[in-house]
Amino acid sequence: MARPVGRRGETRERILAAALELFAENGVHGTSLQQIADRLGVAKASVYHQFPTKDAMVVAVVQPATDAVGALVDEAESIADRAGQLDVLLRGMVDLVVEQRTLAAVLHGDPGVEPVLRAFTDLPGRVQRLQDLLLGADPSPARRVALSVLGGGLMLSGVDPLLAGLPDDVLRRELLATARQLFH
Amino acid sequence: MARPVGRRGETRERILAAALELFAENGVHGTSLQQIADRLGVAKASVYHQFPTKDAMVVAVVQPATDAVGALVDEAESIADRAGQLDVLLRGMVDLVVEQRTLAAVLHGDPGVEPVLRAFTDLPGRVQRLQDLLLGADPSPARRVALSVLGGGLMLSGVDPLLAGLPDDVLRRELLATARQLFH
DNA sequence: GTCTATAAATTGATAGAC
DNA sequence: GTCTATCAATTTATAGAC
Repeated sequence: MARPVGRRGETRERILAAALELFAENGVHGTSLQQIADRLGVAKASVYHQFPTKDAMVVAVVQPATDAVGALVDEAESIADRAGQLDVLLRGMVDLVVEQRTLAAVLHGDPGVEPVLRAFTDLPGRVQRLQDLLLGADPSPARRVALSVLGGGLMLSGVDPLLAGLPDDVLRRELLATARQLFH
Repeated sequence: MARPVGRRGETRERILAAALELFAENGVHGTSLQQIADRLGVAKASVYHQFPTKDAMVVAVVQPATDAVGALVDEAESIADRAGQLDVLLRGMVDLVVEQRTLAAVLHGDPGVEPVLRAFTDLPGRVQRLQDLLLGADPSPARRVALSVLGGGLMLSGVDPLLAGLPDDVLRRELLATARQLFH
Protein backbone atom coordinates (compact mmCIF):
# COMPACT_ATOMS: atom_id res chain seq x y z
CA MET A 1 0.00 0.00 0.00
CA ALA A 2 3.00 2.26 0.37
CA ARG A 3 3.58 2.10 -3.37
CA PRO A 4 2.55 5.22 -5.28
CA VAL A 5 -0.42 4.90 -7.58
CA GLY A 6 0.60 4.48 -11.20
CA ARG A 7 3.53 2.28 -10.36
CA ARG A 8 1.45 -0.73 -9.54
CA GLY A 9 2.91 -3.75 -11.23
CA GLU A 10 5.73 -1.75 -12.73
CA THR A 11 8.41 -4.00 -11.27
CA ARG A 12 6.52 -7.00 -12.52
CA GLU A 13 6.33 -5.56 -16.01
CA ARG A 14 10.04 -4.75 -16.04
CA ILE A 15 10.85 -8.31 -15.02
CA LEU A 16 8.62 -9.72 -17.74
CA ALA A 17 10.19 -7.48 -20.38
CA ALA A 18 13.71 -8.51 -19.39
CA ALA A 19 12.70 -12.15 -19.24
CA LEU A 20 11.16 -12.03 -22.71
CA GLU A 21 14.33 -10.51 -24.16
CA LEU A 22 16.56 -13.11 -22.53
CA PHE A 23 14.26 -16.00 -23.39
CA ALA A 24 14.38 -14.94 -27.02
CA GLU A 25 18.17 -14.64 -26.99
CA ASN A 26 19.14 -17.74 -25.04
CA GLY A 27 15.99 -19.77 -24.67
CA VAL A 28 14.17 -20.51 -21.44
CA HIS A 29 16.59 -23.24 -20.41
CA GLY A 30 19.50 -21.00 -21.28
CA THR A 31 18.27 -18.14 -19.13
CA SER A 32 18.77 -18.18 -15.37
CA LEU A 33 16.91 -16.05 -12.86
CA GLN A 34 20.29 -14.64 -11.95
CA GLN A 35 20.69 -13.26 -15.48
CA ILE A 36 17.24 -11.69 -15.33
CA ALA A 37 18.01 -10.11 -11.97
CA ASP A 38 21.38 -8.88 -13.20
CA ARG A 39 19.85 -7.21 -16.25
CA LEU A 40 17.45 -5.31 -14.00
CA GLY A 41 20.09 -4.56 -11.40
CA VAL A 42 18.18 -6.23 -8.59
CA ALA A 43 18.75 -9.27 -6.41
CA LYS A 44 17.51 -12.69 -7.38
CA ALA A 45 15.21 -12.80 -4.37
CA SER A 46 13.41 -9.71 -5.65
CA VAL A 47 12.43 -11.59 -8.75
CA TYR A 48 11.13 -14.45 -6.61
CA HIS A 49 9.04 -11.92 -4.71
CA GLN A 50 7.05 -11.32 -7.91
CA PHE A 51 6.95 -14.84 -9.28
CA PRO A 52 6.89 -17.99 -7.15
CA THR A 53 8.67 -20.14 -9.74
CA LYS A 54 10.43 -19.84 -13.06
CA ASP A 55 7.56 -21.66 -14.73
CA ALA A 56 5.17 -18.99 -13.44
CA MET A 57 7.35 -16.39 -15.16
CA VAL A 58 7.19 -18.27 -18.42
CA VAL A 59 3.41 -18.47 -18.14
CA ALA A 60 3.19 -14.74 -17.49
CA VAL A 61 5.50 -13.92 -20.39
CA VAL A 62 3.36 -15.98 -22.71
CA GLN A 63 0.02 -14.71 -21.41
CA PRO A 64 -0.50 -12.06 -24.13
CA ALA A 65 -0.19 -14.71 -26.81
CA THR A 66 -2.59 -17.04 -24.99
CA ASP A 67 -5.16 -14.24 -24.80
CA ALA A 68 -4.67 -13.16 -28.40
CA VAL A 69 -4.99 -16.64 -29.85
CA GLY A 70 -8.07 -17.30 -27.74
CA ALA A 71 -9.72 -14.09 -28.91
CA LEU A 72 -8.83 -14.80 -32.52
CA VAL A 73 -10.27 -18.31 -32.43
CA ASP A 74 -13.44 -17.11 -30.71
CA GLU A 75 -13.93 -14.42 -33.33
CA ALA A 76 -13.28 -16.77 -36.23
CA GLU A 77 -15.64 -19.44 -34.91
CA SER A 78 -18.49 -16.93 -34.95
CA ILE A 79 -18.10 -16.29 -38.67
CA ALA A 80 -20.23 -18.46 -40.95
CA ASP A 81 -18.77 -17.36 -44.27
CA ARG A 82 -15.74 -19.51 -44.97
CA ALA A 83 -13.81 -16.92 -47.00
CA GLY A 84 -14.39 -14.27 -44.37
CA GLN A 85 -13.34 -16.67 -41.66
CA LEU A 86 -10.11 -17.50 -43.43
CA ASP A 87 -9.39 -13.83 -43.94
CA VAL A 88 -9.84 -13.10 -40.24
CA LEU A 89 -7.62 -16.02 -39.27
CA LEU A 90 -4.71 -15.12 -41.54
CA ARG A 91 -4.93 -11.45 -40.67
CA GLY A 92 -5.04 -12.27 -36.96
CA MET A 93 -2.03 -14.55 -37.13
CA VAL A 94 0.00 -11.95 -39.00
CA ASP A 95 -1.04 -9.21 -36.56
CA LEU A 96 0.01 -11.37 -33.64
CA VAL A 97 3.45 -11.93 -35.12
CA VAL A 98 4.01 -8.29 -36.02
CA GLU A 99 2.78 -6.90 -32.71
CA GLN A 100 4.73 -9.43 -30.69
CA ARG A 101 7.74 -10.23 -32.85
CA THR A 102 9.87 -11.45 -29.98
CA LEU A 103 7.21 -13.47 -28.22
CA ALA A 104 6.29 -15.33 -31.38
CA ALA A 105 9.82 -16.65 -31.72
CA VAL A 106 9.93 -17.76 -28.10
CA LEU A 107 6.68 -19.64 -28.55
CA HIS A 108 7.61 -21.58 -31.62
CA GLY A 109 11.34 -21.79 -31.29
CA ASP A 110 12.06 -22.88 -27.76
CA PRO A 111 11.81 -26.51 -26.65
CA GLY A 112 11.81 -25.36 -23.03
CA VAL A 113 8.49 -23.57 -23.39
CA GLU A 114 6.22 -26.32 -24.60
CA PRO A 115 6.04 -28.45 -21.44
CA VAL A 116 5.23 -25.37 -19.39
CA LEU A 117 2.48 -24.33 -21.78
CA ARG A 118 1.02 -27.80 -21.70
CA ALA A 119 1.10 -27.98 -17.91
CA PHE A 120 -0.07 -24.50 -16.98
CA THR A 121 -1.87 -22.87 -19.90
CA ASP A 122 -4.49 -23.60 -22.50
CA LEU A 123 -2.41 -22.22 -25.37
CA PRO A 124 -1.76 -25.61 -26.99
CA GLY A 125 -5.49 -26.30 -27.02
CA ARG A 126 -6.25 -22.92 -28.55
CA VAL A 127 -3.58 -23.39 -31.20
CA GLN A 128 -5.15 -26.75 -31.98
CA ARG A 129 -8.52 -25.09 -32.51
CA LEU A 130 -6.83 -22.51 -34.71
CA GLN A 131 -5.25 -25.27 -36.74
CA ASP A 132 -8.55 -27.13 -37.08
CA LEU A 133 -10.28 -24.00 -38.30
CA LEU A 134 -7.58 -23.37 -40.87
CA LEU A 135 -7.55 -26.91 -42.21
CA GLY A 136 -11.32 -27.15 -42.25
CA ALA A 137 -12.73 -29.94 -44.34
CA ASP A 138 -9.63 -30.38 -46.50
CA PRO A 139 -6.76 -31.81 -44.45
CA SER A 140 -4.95 -33.06 -47.55
CA PRO A 141 -1.18 -33.51 -47.35
CA ALA A 142 -0.70 -30.48 -49.60
CA ARG A 143 -2.87 -28.36 -47.33
CA ARG A 144 -1.19 -29.61 -44.19
CA VAL A 145 2.28 -28.94 -45.55
CA ALA A 146 1.27 -25.43 -46.57
CA LEU A 147 -0.10 -24.75 -43.09
CA SER A 148 2.96 -26.17 -41.39
CA VAL A 149 5.36 -24.05 -43.44
CA LEU A 150 3.19 -20.97 -42.98
CA GLY A 151 2.86 -21.46 -39.22
CA GLY A 152 6.52 -22.11 -38.61
CA GLY A 153 7.66 -19.43 -41.02
CA LEU A 154 5.40 -16.78 -39.54
CA MET A 155 6.55 -17.43 -36.01
CA LEU A 156 10.24 -17.31 -36.81
CA SER A 157 10.03 -14.37 -39.21
CA GLY A 158 9.40 -12.01 -36.32
CA VAL A 159 13.00 -12.24 -35.18
CA ASP A 160 14.76 -13.19 -38.40
CA PRO A 161 17.80 -10.89 -38.79
CA LEU A 162 16.96 -10.78 -42.50
CA LEU A 163 13.83 -8.79 -41.64
CA ALA A 164 15.20 -6.88 -38.68
CA GLY A 165 15.09 -3.52 -40.41
CA LEU A 166 11.57 -3.75 -41.79
CA PRO A 167 9.00 -1.36 -40.28
CA ASP A 168 5.92 -2.97 -38.81
CA ASP A 169 3.52 -1.86 -41.56
CA VAL A 170 5.73 -3.21 -44.33
CA LEU A 171 6.25 -6.49 -42.48
CA ARG A 172 2.52 -6.80 -41.89
CA ARG A 173 1.67 -6.17 -45.53
CA GLU A 174 4.22 -8.61 -46.92
CA LEU A 175 3.49 -11.34 -44.38
CA LEU A 176 -0.19 -11.10 -45.19
CA ALA A 177 0.52 -11.34 -48.91
CA THR A 178 2.76 -14.35 -48.29
CA ALA A 179 0.16 -16.02 -46.07
CA ARG A 180 -2.61 -15.55 -48.63
CA GLN A 181 -0.46 -16.86 -51.42
CA LEU A 182 0.52 -19.91 -49.45
CA PHE A 183 -2.84 -20.71 -47.91
CA HIS A 184 -5.62 -19.58 -50.24
CA MET B 1 42.61 -52.30 -31.16
CA ALA B 2 40.76 -54.98 -29.24
CA ARG B 3 37.52 -53.82 -30.83
CA PRO B 4 36.18 -56.09 -33.60
CA VAL B 5 36.20 -54.71 -37.12
CA GLY B 6 32.81 -53.37 -38.17
CA ARG B 7 32.10 -51.84 -34.82
CA ARG B 8 34.50 -48.98 -35.23
CA GLY B 9 32.82 -45.79 -34.18
CA GLU B 10 29.65 -47.59 -33.21
CA THR B 11 29.61 -46.18 -29.70
CA ARG B 12 30.22 -42.73 -31.08
CA GLU B 13 27.34 -43.08 -33.51
CA ARG B 14 25.01 -44.30 -30.79
CA ILE B 15 25.88 -41.32 -28.65
CA LEU B 16 25.27 -38.92 -31.51
CA ALA B 17 21.90 -40.51 -32.30
CA ALA B 18 20.76 -40.27 -28.69
CA ALA B 19 22.04 -36.71 -28.43
CA LEU B 20 20.19 -35.64 -31.57
CA GLU B 21 16.93 -37.09 -30.25
CA LEU B 22 17.29 -35.39 -26.90
CA PHE B 23 18.41 -32.10 -28.41
CA ALA B 24 15.31 -32.11 -30.59
CA GLU B 25 13.04 -32.91 -27.65
CA ASN B 26 14.47 -30.66 -24.97
CA GLY B 27 16.94 -28.39 -26.70
CA VAL B 28 20.69 -28.36 -26.17
CA HIS B 29 20.46 -26.37 -22.96
CA GLY B 30 17.71 -28.65 -21.76
CA THR B 31 19.74 -31.79 -22.33
CA SER B 32 22.42 -32.87 -19.87
CA LEU B 33 25.20 -35.34 -20.54
CA GLN B 34 23.69 -37.38 -17.74
CA GLN B 35 20.47 -37.76 -19.72
CA ILE B 36 22.38 -38.84 -22.79
CA ALA B 37 24.37 -41.38 -20.78
CA ASP B 38 21.21 -42.68 -19.10
CA ARG B 39 19.44 -43.20 -22.41
CA LEU B 40 22.37 -45.30 -23.59
CA GLY B 41 22.76 -47.11 -20.29
CA VAL B 42 26.36 -46.02 -19.82
CA ALA B 43 28.21 -43.81 -17.38
CA LYS B 44 28.68 -40.12 -17.99
CA ALA B 45 32.44 -40.57 -18.16
CA SER B 46 32.01 -42.95 -21.09
CA VAL B 47 30.44 -40.17 -23.07
CA TYR B 48 33.35 -37.90 -22.22
CA HIS B 49 35.67 -40.58 -23.53
CA GLN B 50 34.23 -39.97 -27.02
CA PHE B 51 33.75 -36.21 -26.88
CA PRO B 52 35.95 -33.83 -24.91
CA THR B 53 33.17 -31.29 -24.31
CA LYS B 54 29.45 -30.86 -24.79
CA ASP B 55 30.13 -28.28 -27.48
CA ALA B 56 32.13 -30.87 -29.41
CA MET B 57 29.10 -33.13 -29.32
CA VAL B 58 26.89 -30.40 -30.69
CA VAL B 59 29.38 -29.79 -33.50
CA ALA B 60 29.45 -33.49 -34.36
CA VAL B 61 25.65 -33.73 -34.31
CA VAL B 62 25.41 -30.81 -36.69
CA GLN B 63 28.22 -31.95 -38.99
CA PRO B 64 25.97 -33.61 -41.64
CA ALA B 65 24.08 -30.36 -42.09
CA THR B 66 27.28 -28.35 -42.34
CA ASP B 67 28.54 -30.68 -45.07
CA ALA B 68 25.24 -30.75 -46.93
CA VAL B 69 24.80 -26.99 -46.98
CA GLY B 70 28.39 -26.52 -48.12
CA ALA B 71 27.97 -29.00 -50.96
CA LEU B 72 24.68 -27.41 -52.00
CA VAL B 73 26.13 -23.92 -52.10
CA ASP B 74 29.19 -25.08 -54.03
CA GLU B 75 27.02 -26.81 -56.60
CA ALA B 76 24.67 -23.85 -56.97
CA GLU B 77 27.50 -21.36 -57.39
CA SER B 78 28.80 -23.30 -60.36
CA ILE B 79 25.52 -22.90 -62.26
CA ALA B 80 25.30 -19.91 -64.58
CA ASP B 81 21.64 -20.22 -65.51
CA ARG B 82 19.58 -18.42 -62.90
CA ALA B 83 16.48 -20.58 -63.19
CA GLY B 84 18.53 -23.76 -62.98
CA GLN B 85 20.41 -22.39 -60.00
CA LEU B 86 17.21 -21.57 -58.14
CA ASP B 87 15.85 -25.03 -58.90
CA VAL B 88 18.93 -26.70 -57.46
CA LEU B 89 18.81 -24.52 -54.36
CA LEU B 90 15.15 -25.14 -53.54
CA ARG B 91 15.45 -28.84 -54.26
CA GLY B 92 18.57 -29.07 -52.12
CA MET B 93 16.97 -27.32 -49.17
CA VAL B 94 13.92 -29.55 -49.32
CA ASP B 95 16.06 -32.68 -49.57
CA LEU B 96 18.06 -31.61 -46.56
CA VAL B 97 14.93 -31.15 -44.48
CA VAL B 98 13.36 -34.44 -45.55
CA GLU B 99 16.50 -36.50 -45.11
CA GLN B 100 17.31 -34.96 -41.76
CA ARG B 101 13.94 -34.00 -40.33
CA THR B 102 15.10 -33.97 -36.74
CA LEU B 103 18.37 -32.19 -37.32
CA ALA B 104 16.69 -29.39 -39.24
CA ALA B 105 14.54 -28.54 -36.26
CA VAL B 106 17.51 -28.50 -33.91
CA LEU B 107 19.34 -26.14 -36.22
CA HIS B 108 16.64 -23.55 -36.61
CA GLY B 109 14.77 -23.94 -33.39
CA ASP B 110 17.29 -24.04 -30.61
CA PRO B 111 18.89 -20.91 -29.18
CA GLY B 112 21.57 -23.03 -27.56
CA VAL B 113 22.99 -24.15 -30.89
CA GLU B 114 23.78 -20.87 -32.58
CA PRO B 115 26.71 -19.73 -30.41
CA VAL B 116 28.35 -23.12 -30.81
CA LEU B 117 27.92 -23.04 -34.58
CA ARG B 118 29.37 -19.58 -34.73
CA ALA B 119 32.35 -20.49 -32.58
CA PHE B 120 33.27 -23.89 -33.98
CA THR B 121 31.76 -24.36 -37.44
CA ASP B 122 31.35 -22.55 -40.71
CA LEU B 123 27.65 -23.34 -40.98
CA PRO B 124 26.46 -19.75 -40.38
CA GLY B 125 28.76 -18.55 -43.16
CA ARG B 126 27.49 -21.20 -45.54
CA VAL B 127 23.88 -20.39 -44.72
CA GLN B 128 24.69 -16.76 -45.43
CA ARG B 129 26.03 -17.69 -48.87
CA LEU B 130 22.90 -19.76 -49.45
CA GLN B 131 20.76 -16.79 -48.53
CA ASP B 132 22.73 -14.46 -50.79
CA LEU B 133 22.33 -16.84 -53.70
CA LEU B 134 18.59 -17.09 -53.14
CA LEU B 135 18.04 -13.36 -52.84
CA GLY B 136 20.26 -12.57 -55.78
CA ALA B 137 19.84 -9.12 -57.21
CA ASP B 138 16.36 -8.56 -55.82
CA PRO B 139 16.48 -8.16 -52.05
CA SER B 140 13.13 -6.38 -51.96
CA PRO B 141 11.10 -6.58 -48.75
CA ALA B 142 8.61 -8.90 -50.42
CA ARG B 143 11.38 -11.22 -51.51
CA ARG B 144 13.06 -11.16 -48.14
CA VAL B 145 9.82 -11.92 -46.32
CA ALA B 146 9.12 -14.83 -48.64
CA LEU B 147 12.58 -16.24 -48.04
CA SER B 148 12.32 -15.81 -44.29
CA VAL B 149 8.97 -17.59 -44.11
CA LEU B 150 10.18 -20.32 -46.42
CA GLY B 151 13.42 -20.87 -44.52
CA GLY B 152 11.83 -20.95 -41.10
CA GLY B 153 8.87 -22.98 -42.26
CA LEU B 154 10.99 -25.58 -43.98
CA MET B 155 13.19 -26.12 -40.98
CA LEU B 156 10.34 -26.55 -38.52
CA SER B 157 8.15 -28.63 -40.83
CA GLY B 158 10.45 -31.60 -40.40
CA VAL B 159 9.26 -32.22 -36.86
CA ASP B 160 5.80 -30.67 -36.97
CA PRO B 161 3.36 -33.18 -35.43
CA LEU B 162 0.91 -32.12 -38.12
CA LEU B 163 3.17 -33.79 -40.70
CA ALA B 164 4.42 -36.64 -38.55
CA GLY B 165 2.64 -39.33 -40.52
CA LEU B 166 3.65 -38.20 -43.98
CA PRO B 167 6.01 -40.54 -45.87
CA ASP B 168 9.24 -38.98 -47.07
CA ASP B 169 8.33 -38.93 -50.75
CA VAL B 170 5.03 -37.17 -50.14
CA LEU B 171 6.65 -34.66 -47.80
CA ARG B 172 9.38 -33.98 -50.35
CA ARG B 173 6.92 -33.44 -53.19
CA GLU B 174 4.67 -31.10 -51.23
CA LEU B 175 7.49 -29.12 -49.67
CA LEU B 176 9.00 -28.59 -53.09
CA ALA B 177 5.66 -27.41 -54.47
CA THR B 178 5.27 -25.04 -51.53
CA ALA B 179 8.80 -23.72 -51.90
CA ARG B 180 8.34 -23.03 -55.62
CA GLN B 181 5.04 -21.33 -55.06
CA LEU B 182 6.47 -19.13 -52.34
CA PHE B 183 9.79 -18.32 -53.95
CA HIS B 184 9.44 -18.33 -57.73
C1' DG C 1 9.84 -4.96 -1.36
C1' DT C 2 14.52 -5.10 -1.19
C1' DC C 3 18.50 -7.28 0.35
C1' DT C 4 22.33 -11.12 2.03
C1' DA C 5 23.09 -15.71 2.89
C1' DT C 6 22.36 -20.26 2.14
C1' DA C 7 20.25 -24.80 1.13
C1' DA C 8 19.76 -28.74 -2.00
C1' DA C 9 20.24 -30.42 -6.38
C1' DT C 10 22.32 -30.61 -10.87
C1' DT C 11 25.61 -29.17 -14.21
C1' DG C 12 29.94 -29.81 -17.17
C1' DA C 13 34.15 -31.81 -16.53
C1' DT C 14 38.32 -34.57 -14.37
C1' DA C 15 41.07 -38.28 -11.89
C1' DG C 16 42.20 -42.59 -11.67
C1' DA C 17 41.05 -47.72 -10.80
C1' DC C 18 40.03 -51.87 -13.53
C1' DG D 1 36.91 -48.19 -23.03
C1' DT D 2 34.17 -48.65 -19.05
C1' DC D 3 33.44 -47.63 -14.45
C1' DT D 4 33.08 -44.97 -9.48
C1' DA D 5 34.04 -40.96 -7.14
C1' DT D 6 34.65 -36.37 -6.99
C1' DC D 7 35.24 -31.16 -8.04
C1' DA D 8 33.95 -26.56 -8.73
C1' DA D 9 30.44 -23.89 -10.50
C1' DT D 10 25.74 -22.93 -11.21
C1' DT D 11 20.85 -23.82 -10.79
C1' DT D 12 16.19 -23.14 -8.62
C1' DA D 13 14.37 -21.85 -4.55
C1' DT D 14 14.00 -20.48 0.63
C1' DA D 15 14.90 -18.03 5.15
C1' DG D 16 14.99 -14.15 7.37
C1' DA D 17 17.07 -9.35 8.38
C1' DC D 18 16.12 -4.47 7.20
